[in-house]
Amino acid sequence: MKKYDYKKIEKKWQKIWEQEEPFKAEDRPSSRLRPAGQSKKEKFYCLIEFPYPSGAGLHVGHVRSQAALDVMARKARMEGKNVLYPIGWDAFGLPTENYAIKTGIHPIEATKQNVKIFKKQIKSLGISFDWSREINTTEPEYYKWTQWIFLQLYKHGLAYKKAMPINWCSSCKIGLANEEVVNGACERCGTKAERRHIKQWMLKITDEKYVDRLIEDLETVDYLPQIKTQQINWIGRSYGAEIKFEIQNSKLEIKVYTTRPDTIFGATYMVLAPEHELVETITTEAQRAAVHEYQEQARHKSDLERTELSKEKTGVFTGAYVINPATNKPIPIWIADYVLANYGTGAIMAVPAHDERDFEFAKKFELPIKEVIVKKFGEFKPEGDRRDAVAAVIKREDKVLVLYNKQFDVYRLPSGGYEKGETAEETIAREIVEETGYNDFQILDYLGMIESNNYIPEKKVQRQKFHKGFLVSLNSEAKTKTEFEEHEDYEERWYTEKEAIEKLASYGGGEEEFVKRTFNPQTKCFDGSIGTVVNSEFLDGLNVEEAIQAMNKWLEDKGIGKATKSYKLRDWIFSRQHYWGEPIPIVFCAKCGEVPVPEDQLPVKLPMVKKYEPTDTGESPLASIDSWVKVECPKCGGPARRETDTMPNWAGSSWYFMRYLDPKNDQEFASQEKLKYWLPVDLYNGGMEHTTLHLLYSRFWNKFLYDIGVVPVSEPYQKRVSHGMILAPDGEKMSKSRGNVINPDEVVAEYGADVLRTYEMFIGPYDQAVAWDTNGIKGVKRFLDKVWYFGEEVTRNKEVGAGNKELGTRNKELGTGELGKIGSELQKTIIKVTKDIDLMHFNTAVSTLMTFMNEVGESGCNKEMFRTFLVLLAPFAPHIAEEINERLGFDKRIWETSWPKVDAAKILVEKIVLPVMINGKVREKIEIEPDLDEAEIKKIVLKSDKVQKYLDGKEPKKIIFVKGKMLSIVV
RNA sequence: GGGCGAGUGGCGGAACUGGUAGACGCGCUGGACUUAAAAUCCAGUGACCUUAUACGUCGUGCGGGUUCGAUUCCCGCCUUGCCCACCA
Repeated sequence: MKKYDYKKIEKKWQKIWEQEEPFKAEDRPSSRLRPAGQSKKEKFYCLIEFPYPSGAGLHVGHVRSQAALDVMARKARMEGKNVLYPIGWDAFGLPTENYAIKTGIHPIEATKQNVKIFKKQIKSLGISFDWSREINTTEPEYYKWTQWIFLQLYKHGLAYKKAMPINWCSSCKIGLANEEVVNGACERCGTKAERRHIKQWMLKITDEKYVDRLIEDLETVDYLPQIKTQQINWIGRSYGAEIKFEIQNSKLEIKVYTTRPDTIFGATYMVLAPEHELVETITTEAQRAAVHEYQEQARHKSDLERTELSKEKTGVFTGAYVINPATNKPIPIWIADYVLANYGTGAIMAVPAHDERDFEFAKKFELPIKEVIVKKFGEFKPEGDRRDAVAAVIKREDKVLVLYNKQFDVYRLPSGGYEKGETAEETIAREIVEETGYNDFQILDYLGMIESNNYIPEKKVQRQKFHKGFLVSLNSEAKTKTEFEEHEDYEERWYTEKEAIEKLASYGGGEEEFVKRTFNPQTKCFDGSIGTVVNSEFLDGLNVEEAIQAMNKWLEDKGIGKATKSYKLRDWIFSRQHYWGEPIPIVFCAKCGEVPVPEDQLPVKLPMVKKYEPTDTGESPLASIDSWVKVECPKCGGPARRETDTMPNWAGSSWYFMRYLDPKNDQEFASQEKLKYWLPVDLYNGGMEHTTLHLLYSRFWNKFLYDIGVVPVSEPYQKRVSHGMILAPDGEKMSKSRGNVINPDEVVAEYGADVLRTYEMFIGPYDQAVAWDTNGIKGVKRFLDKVWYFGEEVTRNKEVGAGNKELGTRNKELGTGELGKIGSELQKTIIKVTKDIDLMHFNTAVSTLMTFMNEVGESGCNKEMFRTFLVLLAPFAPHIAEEINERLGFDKRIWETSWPKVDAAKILVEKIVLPVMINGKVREKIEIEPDLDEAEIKKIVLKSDKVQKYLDGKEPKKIIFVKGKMLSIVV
């Protein structure tokens, strides 16, 4: 018997695929391929994120997603779809530029080499890409259109230049991208990153025309739910109001953004971000030095430090005041770095009574705290030492367990008598107030169950009915049940409920601690409808919801504010001071200002340079090439200079999926006809880490192109899925420095591409992170060896199943034919594999194929059936499947074969083993004919000795029969 | 602190809509073949009880609930992963 020589076989088929190009997508399916009278082929555009051709070569993670979509693509083709599965190179980027700086090899050259390596590696895997559509973002024919799209954005006012704070390394003299800042320091030299303001190109992704649609249109697409929520959270829309505050003794005003305009009467001071533009103007002479010092400190803090030091609030008084428009009273203006310059308006009205951060700040700087929201029942005034207070009350039937504890926490149960429209929480609160007059407490937690053995040491009554209850804290120290339980020294005592309530009622109070106690950092009184407005004139008595409405109306009527929205999403910084990126097609003319390069002069090609290091000024290396920078102004012909910034690598990847449709077109980025046929992408796979950047950016570009009428769909990707990471065998991320990288080339060399592909599909759930298992791959190798082995047998004997012990076929009598047991198993395998691939449950699809092979080992099978199996296997292991198919003597290639259809008639209806449950436990398994009806089955079951034994002469109370599943008897 | 997930044998993981938990693979144990090893093939493999079988008991992070029946549904808790994080 010939050994399975995967090296030879895989090379052979890869060559055939290269020559015959069976995976080429048809732009318009030819009528030749269409059976007469049938509609044209359905298109299926499946896409992986095109790789960045790094020097490190292909990663096993690349293989996972490429192989997965290859399975989808190959199956879809066999189902008669016109499949587009393209590949290209996202080749602009920093690593290549750094490599060029180090070695002097031109990025174009380095990219070429890397692409060559990647291509060879990918081809060795036998992925069914349509190589005729290969693209590369660094080729002028490609980036011409990236620049063209930029110009359209510019013309529509969505690209603008603005001074932005960037991370700056004073040693390398270069602006750092966020990804180049590691722990607040420059990735290369370790110097602490500083903030610097540099004029940058920005794309207006937050434009009102787009930002809401980026949220709302998610409803029209089929993305994994986590992807949708992550995008929504990233955009971070909130509804609030913008309110103008007039500066005392001045005509200037400061706008603040708040989500809680209803708390304006509680705004006792204002805080500006240190970078706020009005700080300089309003600061009084007396405060100027202190303010400057604070600003200077803030400037040198990296984002990281600013958040790290967040425990302790810092800030400085400016000496100025604004008038609170609601109270007409002056309130001081402070600056503090807990207010961010680039969110909202960079200024807040501080309401210390109801915002944790404001509260902290007010405490530290002794600013007034004015409460404007109270909880309906809360006005407790505690006094004295309450160390011996009741900690918990647990009700069981008519008894109440009272726990004593230092912390004054209480378990409280509703005693019934809900009032109309009341929540359970409100009922508890009302009851406590009514019954005890004890009204400073907070309900920490709703408890489904409050009684358990933990609280009943005697364990006298274990299986009681349990009550629902609430954890009520009479003191804010314990905020959760766990904290409560962890308190030492609580005593337990049993009381009647009445006694317990009396006990509670015996604690009095004073007024002093009022504000501190009513402020609840946990709920902040900010969660909607919890409180009632007080101390707020015309808002008094309203609940939060109503107060917001009323306040918004009042603001608008008075003309001092309006309801508005705010977003966490910021505009997209689109400039990079690097060489290896698309030049931004703008020139600066002394006379005409910013002038876009005329479209017919595109592409603006990257000039050849010798040095790639950034310049001392922080400009792109392009700035030092006079011959390239100096141009004539396209408008007036006068002297002008080119923009020397380049685009980030998100640019080329924002639209590449369209270029695949028409990669050679030099008139348009893609023809309308082709765009209309192929878009949207039906299935798009990519890493979760791209959810908030690449995926959002490209949706934005697509929407823009849709709006200007050059793209036919408003959402580019119909379905988005994500693969989990492949971790090293040690469970850590694979990295060069750890030395735990698995190289796909080595796996291919040792086991073959089919084994690698199938193993990666089998390794675990596709969307989950899994660790590479060097042993696990052996199992897949054994499986494919077995397939080969049986394939050889079938070739020789036409049928496996001669009772050959060596082959493992023993049960000849089971029948090797289509209508026998194995035929039935094959049908079940078709059903399961088809469904699993559709759901991208590749691991269970492979296990089903394995099970079938085991079954063939038991029962044997004939040639036709073996071929059907090969078709099911082919998406995973295409080379071996084609080879065996050819050896079996079939003329048709597997890729020319239709995906198998299920023939339900061939599924054997076997005897069913019916489990019989008695009192919830499986006690007997009875073999029955499948077509028996319920009454007959019951009769048979009750006759069984075992069942009789369990019945023990008693009559069954109840018999539940679930057809085809089980029979359950209750005695 | 916020958002989204996840917890099942020695390990990776299966399990439809609540219906025999542990498919498939790894590993391990025993056997066959071999001078031997590797490879391959056969058998076994959740824990406990038992000489063994049978009977039985326990078992899907923990504590409860609903149900004839819960990995699945409900309540609470714990642990853990990822992303975001002073967002007013």
